[in-house]
Parts: sequence; C-alpha cells; structure tokens
Amino acid sequence: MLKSHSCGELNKKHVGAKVTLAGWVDRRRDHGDLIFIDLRDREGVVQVVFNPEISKSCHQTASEMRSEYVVRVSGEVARRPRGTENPKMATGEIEVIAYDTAILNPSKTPPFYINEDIEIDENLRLRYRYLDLRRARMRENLLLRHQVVKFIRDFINDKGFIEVETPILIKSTPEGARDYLVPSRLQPGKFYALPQSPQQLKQLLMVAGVEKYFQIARCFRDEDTRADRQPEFTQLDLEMSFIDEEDILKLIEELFTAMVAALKPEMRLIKPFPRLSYNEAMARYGTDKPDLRFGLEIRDLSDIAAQSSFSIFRSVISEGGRVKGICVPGGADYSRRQLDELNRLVQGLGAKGLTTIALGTSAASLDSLTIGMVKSVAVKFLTLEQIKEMAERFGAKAGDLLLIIAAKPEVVDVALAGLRQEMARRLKLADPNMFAFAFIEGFPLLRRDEGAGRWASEHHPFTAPRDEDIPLLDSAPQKVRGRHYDFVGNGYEIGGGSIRIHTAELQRKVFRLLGYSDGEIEARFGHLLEAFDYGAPPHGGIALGVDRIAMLLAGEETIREVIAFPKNQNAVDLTFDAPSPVTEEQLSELHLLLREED
RNA sequence: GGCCCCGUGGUGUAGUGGACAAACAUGCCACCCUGUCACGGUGGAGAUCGGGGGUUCGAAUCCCCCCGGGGUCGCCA
Repeated sequence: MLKSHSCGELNKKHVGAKVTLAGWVDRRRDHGDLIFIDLRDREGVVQVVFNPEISKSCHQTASEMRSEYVVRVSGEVARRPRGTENPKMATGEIEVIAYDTAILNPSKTPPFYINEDIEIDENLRLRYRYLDLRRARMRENLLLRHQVVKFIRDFINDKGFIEVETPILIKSTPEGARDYLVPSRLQPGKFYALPQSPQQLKQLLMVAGVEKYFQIARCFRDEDTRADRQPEFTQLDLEMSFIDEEDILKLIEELFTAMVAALKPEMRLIKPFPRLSYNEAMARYGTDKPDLRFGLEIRDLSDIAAQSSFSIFRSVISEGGRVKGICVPGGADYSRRQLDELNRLVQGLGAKGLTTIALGTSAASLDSLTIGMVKSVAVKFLTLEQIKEMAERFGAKAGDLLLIIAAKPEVVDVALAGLRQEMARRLKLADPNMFAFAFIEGFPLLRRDEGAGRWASEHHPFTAPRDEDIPLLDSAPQKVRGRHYDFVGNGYEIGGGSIRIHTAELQRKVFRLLGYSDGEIEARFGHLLEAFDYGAPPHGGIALGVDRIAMLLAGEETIREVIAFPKNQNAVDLTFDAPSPVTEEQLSELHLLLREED
C-alpha cells in the first residue's frame, strides 16, 4: 500500500503518529511561506501543513500542487494550535505536518467543481462521470446503494433464501416491454433477448424445489426513460413456494422497517404499512402509486355537476366522463397567473381545462358564504347550494380553492393525480423526513386492450386470479381480481408481485383468454407449461426496484443519481458514447444487414 | 410521436429590442502573504451568447427550423 491511513479516519487519537497518506488535492491555501492542502480520499478530508522550516523541498512540491492532483504525503499527525481547530471538519482537531511528499500524477483543471455541491449540466456530468463520482454527494450515494444491497442480501439470507443467478441471454417474449435483442452468430437469423425480469426463470426454480429464491438481478426494457426509469435497472427479485400474499407482504414490511432503521434511522415510517385496494387508491388519489405523505384527496362531484347548468360538466358526463376535483386549503387568493399555470399543467396531462372555484376569503364560514364571494368562471351556472355541496364534500373552508376537472375517466384521474402532486410540491405538503410505504391490492386481473380488441394482463399473465373469482373468467373477465400486490413509497412504485398460477390447466385458460392460439402458447410458454406438469408447488413472489429504493433512501429525485454509469434520456451512455456503430465484419459474422432508413 | 422547461467565458448565473465590442461570482494564470480552512491582496487571460435562417436602422433578447439536455403524456406483460 502507498498509504498507511486514510485521510478521513484520522483524529486526535493519532496525534504523534507518523502516517503516510495518498489522495487528491481538494483545495490549496497558499500563504506564501505556509501552504495548507486539504487532502481528500474516499473516507474524507484532512488538512496537511507544508512548512518550509520543516522541509523546504516539501514546501516547493506543495507549491506546485493544484486541485485534483494525486499526491502522497508522509507526515506527523499533530493537534492543531489552540484556536485554529475547524469544527466544520470531521478531522478538524488535527492536521498532518508533512516531512515528505510526492506528486503521483498531476491533473488538468477539471471541467466542473469536484469540491462544491452545485447543479451541473447533466451532459457534462455524464461525459465526465468518473469526475462526477468523486464529488461527495455521489460518493455518498454509491456507498448508500452498497449498504442497501448489502442489507437486503444479509436480511434475505437470514430468512433462508438462496441467491441464484439466471441467464442474461434468454428468449424474446414479444408481449410486455420492447426487448433488447442480441443476434446469434451460431444460429443465423435467430436472436437472444435480454431479460425484462427473471419472471419465468424464478418460477422454474420453484418447480425445481428451491423454495426460497432471490437475486439482485439486472433487467432490461427498451422503453422511453423517465426520472425513475432506465433502459437497464436492478431488481430485488424473489420467489417463495407454499405461501400466500400475507407471507410476502410481511416479509417486505419487515425488510423495509429494518433497513430504514439501520440505514436512515432519522426517517419516520407509517406503521403498519397501509394497505389500499386498487379501487380505493384510484378513487382517492387518481393513481395506483399515491404519495400518502399528504392528503389533497380527490372527490367525485359528478352527481352535483350533472344537476348544474354548466354545459361543460353536463356534456362530459353525458358522454360517460366524470367531474372530479381536489381542494387546496387557503388557495382562494391564487392569482390569475397561478391559475393559468395550473390550467396549462392539466392540459399537458390531457385535460381540456381546469375549472377553479375560489371560496371567498371574506366569508367567516361556509354558512355565511354568498354567491358574490365566490370567484369562478362557472359561478353563473352553479347555484350557491351546489357550490356549498361541493365544498362540503371536500370538507372545505372559506378561503379554500376547488380545482375541478371534467373529462373521460382515465384522463380525469391522470390529470388530477398530476395536479395533486404539483400542489403538494408548491405547498411543501410532503414531509421530507418520512417514508410513506404502502401496499396496493385487489388489482383487476385483466384490462381491456381497446386498440387490439382483446383482454390484456394488468400485471402479467402468470398472476393467479382469486380462487372465488375463477368462475368469472368465463362469464365476466373484467370482474376477476388478481392475487397481485404493488409496493409503493412516497409516490413511487417500488415494486410488485403476485401469487402465481401453478397449474398448466389454469395457465392455458388465461393464455387463451389473452388471445393466444394453442400454437402460440406452445411456442412461447411451452417450457413453463410442461414444467407445471411435473409437480409445480403453489408459489408467489415480488420484484422491487433497487435503484428506486436507493434513490428514496438517498433523498434523490432521479435514479441516475444512484447509478454509477447511467444513460441519458435518449438511452445514450455519454461516458462511453454507446451505442456506437460496429464494423461490417462484425455485422457479417452475425448474419446481419442494416436496413436503409428514410 | 405529443406537450413543457432549459442552452451566455472552464463552472454557476445576470442581462428579455439600443446605454452590451456582454455583467457578477467562482475557477484558471502571474506576483505578494507563516495559521488558513469557500484564506486574503494586486494584476491578467478567458464568450463566434448551442447552430442556421428571418424580422428590424439595430437581436443574447422577437419569429421559424435544427441540435443538445431535462421533465412529462403515450409507452413501461
């Protein structure tokens, strides 16, 4: 080793010790004769003093040091002179008096600050990711992610699970997300696909008798990115035999409770984790991944709106739409400009517009509210009674603002969910010191794919229907509830799972309902169905997004901040400039010919 | 594919039709400085205002197209 200690570990117990350190120059303070260097390594920063009276050559070398130079320093740890201690530094009580030093490698001036935490253009950060990762914020995020994965592995191991690796080169399944394909050299014209998740593999492991499987698994989906979505991401994938929903939910609740206590003890949880039905989540929050740290719940006003003479409300309802809204406490004094912004927001989410009703601030209470105190474009078309009825539904008070959207059911929910999120952000309603984890249950097994004119799986085709709903598969598929559950936290979908179908008979029935011919079923899922005929145990599991867990625990807003080398929004790796063209020879070996694009 | 936001010295920002051959902070370079810690002081270099076209007497600023980054809807079994 070129070093005897790390910079960050030194403290007053080391006073008098002769140490050799190595790291990067975080900052240089040159007083002419006396030079101070803040030397940084993975563990932290320590002040090194170069005094020409101790070593003239050291002092000369130090005067040549610049930010991010890699240097080695030998010196004696000393207590700082009285009055010069720095309480802001972890090592601020001591310093290292250098008597020998060397520049191991100089550095160009970096393209951005390593020693300051400021927002930098994402392009630059990703292009120089190795420098970005030197910054304290990213170093801490990498460490936290390591701790998260380590904690998960230890915890799950203690519960009797064994980690099994599954193939990265596997078979394309056209349903679901778009696959990343890998051409085969040995099998001309054929392709592997990278796994979207190890779903079928882990089910086969259950048939194999593994009973309790887990994996920190890399998954790939060729879909558009988001702040919480990357083309490749990491799942905690697990599966158990001989269990029901309760076993999985309990395990996950235990895991997250223990993990937060261990890694983020200052954060508060809602215990036990709330369980909401899908219908309840959609009705109250307009989404199946609500942020439960704040209220602003949605209320359905369709019945009142239908009675009004407001033509927008009436026509939307007559076409099968809904009129719903949220109530912003104290929002009645919102300016025209602010309301316009909200209008644009919901229009961006697909709504035609936003109806705002400001309940007059001059009213002492709702009872004393008069029509003259209400500010709204809809005021001419609503009676005072109707307005009060709406306000009561929200438990609104005078001075509140009602934000109402009339649209098709799915648009109303998307727009109001977005509006709710935005209002909470503006009003700072979400407690930053809380993780509001929750389970969502009772999803429908199927949803109608109107484009294709057939049924599609809400989750995936391996999800078991509730036993009592199985007869409905033939008569009323839309009413069948799946044995599926989602795990959400602070408005993010952290993961989901289900109890699986484990008999070939039921699995075939569901595939047929999804519109597959018997031939397609055999070609795509024959391996799984065959396995089910050899004693498949009842089983189920869950998959959780490790990137999102790390992001939440780190308090970050994108998973890029907890991935060492993420891709940008266009799925490009800017550090390596991937993807990139390949040679004609490579294409030829793979039996590929590139298509001319217009 | 749609919508929204952003692009000005190395970095972060100000400037939204003339007083800008572009300002501030920091970084960089040189010199001075023995207790600093975001050290301080003096001086200096550094920007075709993302690119192209247009409007105008005049464009960083207004309009159009393109490029790049971010957010989001669709998409994500």
